[in-house]
Amino acid sequence: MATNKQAAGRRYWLFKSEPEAYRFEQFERDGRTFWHGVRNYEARNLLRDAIKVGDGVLFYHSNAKPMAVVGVAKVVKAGYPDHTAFEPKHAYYDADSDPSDPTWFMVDIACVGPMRAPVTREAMKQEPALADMMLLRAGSRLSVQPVAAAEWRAILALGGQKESW
DNA sequence: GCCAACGTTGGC
DNA sequence: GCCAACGTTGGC
Repeated sequence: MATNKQAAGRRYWLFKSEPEAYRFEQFERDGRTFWHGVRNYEARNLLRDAIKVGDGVLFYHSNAKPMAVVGVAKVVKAGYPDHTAFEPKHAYYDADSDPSDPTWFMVDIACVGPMRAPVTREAMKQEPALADMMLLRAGSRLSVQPVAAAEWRAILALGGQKESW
């Protein structure tokens, strides 16, 4: 059904960040960032293969008080090698990642804006439309994960945001 | 601070 | 290639 005026194929994602490592307020000041340091193969595959320019990103604070989706971003550069893996002094250095055949990838995202009200994990657990959301499943640790279109809409609604930007 | 889930490592 | 040990994530 082509009733949605949004570009076909646009997808949605959720990126986790611990506020102590990189919080949304800093991202707002930066305006744009490269989402580096992901060292998990499943997440890597998404960054390298699936996440495209124009996709929507929910910015989630994990290990935080409160845990919440705090803002929205959009993808402005699709997957390319994570150069921090090549820098020996970098915390995310990986000696096994060969620059001619990189192991790790990243994307660039630009800040769209904060949620009018953060959408807390508690609130998400109360929302029937999010009952199957990956984030809320026990043991779910993936730091870059897909979000269904209906989940995206539900979360933006909870956050007092319009669907478009 | 605890600990379940789960990914990774390394001995065999 | 199996799998036990280990380390990390991240909610509680």
